Amino acid sequence: MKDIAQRAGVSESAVSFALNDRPGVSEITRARVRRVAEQLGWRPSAAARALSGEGSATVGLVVARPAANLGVDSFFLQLISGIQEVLSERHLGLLFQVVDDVADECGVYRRWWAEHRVDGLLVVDPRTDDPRVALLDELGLPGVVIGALPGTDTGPHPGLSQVRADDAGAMAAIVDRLHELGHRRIVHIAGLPSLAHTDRRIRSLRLEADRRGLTGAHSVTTDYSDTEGAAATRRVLERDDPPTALIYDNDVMAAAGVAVATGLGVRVPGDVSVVSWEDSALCRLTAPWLTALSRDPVAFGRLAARELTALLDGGPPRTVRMPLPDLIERGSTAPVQQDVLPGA
Amino acid sequence: MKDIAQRAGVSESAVSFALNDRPGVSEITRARVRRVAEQLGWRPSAAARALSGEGSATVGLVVARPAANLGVDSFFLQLISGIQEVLSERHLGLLFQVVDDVADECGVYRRWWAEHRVDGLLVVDPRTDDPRVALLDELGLPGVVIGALPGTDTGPHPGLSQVRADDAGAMAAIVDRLHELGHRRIVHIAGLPSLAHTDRRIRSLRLEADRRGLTGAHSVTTDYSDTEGAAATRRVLERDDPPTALIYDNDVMAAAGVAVATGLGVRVPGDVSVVSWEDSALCRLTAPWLTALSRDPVAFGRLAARELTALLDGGPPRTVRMPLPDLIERGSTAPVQQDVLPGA
DNA sequence: GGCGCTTACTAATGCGCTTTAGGTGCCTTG
DNA sequence: CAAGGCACCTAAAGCGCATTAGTAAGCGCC
Repeated sequence: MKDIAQRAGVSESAVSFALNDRPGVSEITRARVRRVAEQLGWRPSAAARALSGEGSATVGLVVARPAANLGVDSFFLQLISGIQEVLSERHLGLLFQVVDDVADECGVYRRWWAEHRVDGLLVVDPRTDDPRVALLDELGLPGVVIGALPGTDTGPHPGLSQVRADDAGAMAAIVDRLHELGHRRIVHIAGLPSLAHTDRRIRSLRLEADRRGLTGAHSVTTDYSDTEGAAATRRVLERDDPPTALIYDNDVMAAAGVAVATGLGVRVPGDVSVVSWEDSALCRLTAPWLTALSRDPVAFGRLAARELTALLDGGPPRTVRMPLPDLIERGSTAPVQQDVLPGA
Repeated sequence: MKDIAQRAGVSESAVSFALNDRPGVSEITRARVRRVAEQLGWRPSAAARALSGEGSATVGLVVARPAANLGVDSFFLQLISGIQEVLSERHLGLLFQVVDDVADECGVYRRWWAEHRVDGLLVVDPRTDDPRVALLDELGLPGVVIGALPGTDTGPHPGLSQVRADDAGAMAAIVDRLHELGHRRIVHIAGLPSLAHTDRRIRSLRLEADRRGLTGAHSVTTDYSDTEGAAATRRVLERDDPPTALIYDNDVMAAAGVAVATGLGVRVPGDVSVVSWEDSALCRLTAPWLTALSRDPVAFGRLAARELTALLDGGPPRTVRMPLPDLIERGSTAPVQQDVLPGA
């Protein structure tokens, strides 16, 4: 900046005003300074900016999952990709960290805050009774929760924005469709019970089932892995009164479930219909192709990042909703076959 | 720090010395200062540290892939997970960005450098004739290349460390095994031709084939997607002289390939053996399960991060090698059936 | 007892930027 | 014509740390 000031024949302060669109310099001087800065390829030092109170121009994202569990679904990288689209427009950096559990995550938040490393946070995988929201309150860091916090249906949490996926609505739509196809015994192979959206899906299923008098409908929880998905599938299919439709909370479990069913001689979709709560290449690698709920993780990320930038600009916390995902019907769902009695 | 100085009854400089293990304070004072700092939960401001010449305590990682293509494989998140393990020990942050192409990636490098945002870089997906290495030279940023740069078999590139996966050796091992099983016509469904490791695998296959007089062996390139993997599979299987073994550069394409083969009435492994160059849950979701090369992306990431920290500590650039991955033999490979003549 | 030497500390400077408090010249206004 | 106001600019302080130069005290030594 000293260089620029010298070459443009003005003071350093004038340069600062000019480059930050602050009043205090004439348009002609501003233009001249801008030209010189560009010529020199000047970029503000992030450190110096941060030090003089401007914030670090960085937002943080930490995902708490054991390494093995990570990367089973393609959701995250796509989410991040969407986030980046928005952040890079504003030249905001993304500080990223993966840790083992939420306690570690809280530690990272504290450290980042103490070191003034981030201006805001993107919080993923909200949980039932999540310690992170109290922490963000305490630290006073702006944040947007990706996926809705429990118990906030009535209004936004103070200080936090939320980007809600309508899990309840999506579950209702799936049950609706399955009911229409004649299915009455529906089992939901859910993900981690500690996650808030798992809870919401389970509750929504129960609600929809009650409304229609579907006594057999219920959920079982897993850790999202193909292993547990397969095990759960086997358990429910081997019962006396097996379900005619299965809803899986991700694509990996759905594919594993189809494999298990086929192995047991249970035909898909002849004997059991299968719905995957996630669409990916995997859903077109099974036989038959999987009917899937097609969310748009990239758009999800974009929306979340946009809410965060709004918050950083001093906007009020808001709650925005993702549009209801489409149910892409492929070969794994069909009308229930009522003429055939199940073998003992 | 002022607070600490006051409460410990010393000057700010003494505090700085004490907390950074610099000489100039007595052990007893050092201990006292440490205690006070801990009590206050003090953490150095990253900005201030960076500004006074200490570096930003952050390393950068950018992945250049279109959003759609991203997340088809689980490799990245696991790699990052390994990287984090090492970085977080040293309290180094990871600045992460995804962009569309290498040109953008270079832009990001320039910006990060100009803004003093990172102390070093992790460079992934090295390419044949990669513009990034010249740029890093120019900027003088320490970096470690994950996967080997072409043309550097003789020695390390000045300024850059490398973590090499032995693609040539792995390909040789696969061909070895397939040859042992009687396979002579082998086709390699490769990934993006611009990536250096694709090139190395292709060259290694040709070499191994030449050595054994396997005239039918060759590679075709794709974009790693299930779509192109399926299309390539269909093309080669419909030829007059179809291969008896297929090597796929990732799990998604291998699974897609199996689906295509089955659809064409080509049995796996009866008519064609299949090997996936990547092991994941997906490899156990097909029928039969896929024989796969089992790399360890987490260890890969750990190693790369360790090299980078060594570089940041002033160590010399080095080239380290990952151990040769194991070939996990599952149901998709079998001895070639010589008694059955293929139908026209 | 004054010299050099070491040890343990303090004062002061600077990193690159933003911001506040001036300062100058010119135009308006009563 | 002096007082006030405005547009444009400069000087200087400060953000939180590392570092260099400087200071005071203790000690052995001839």
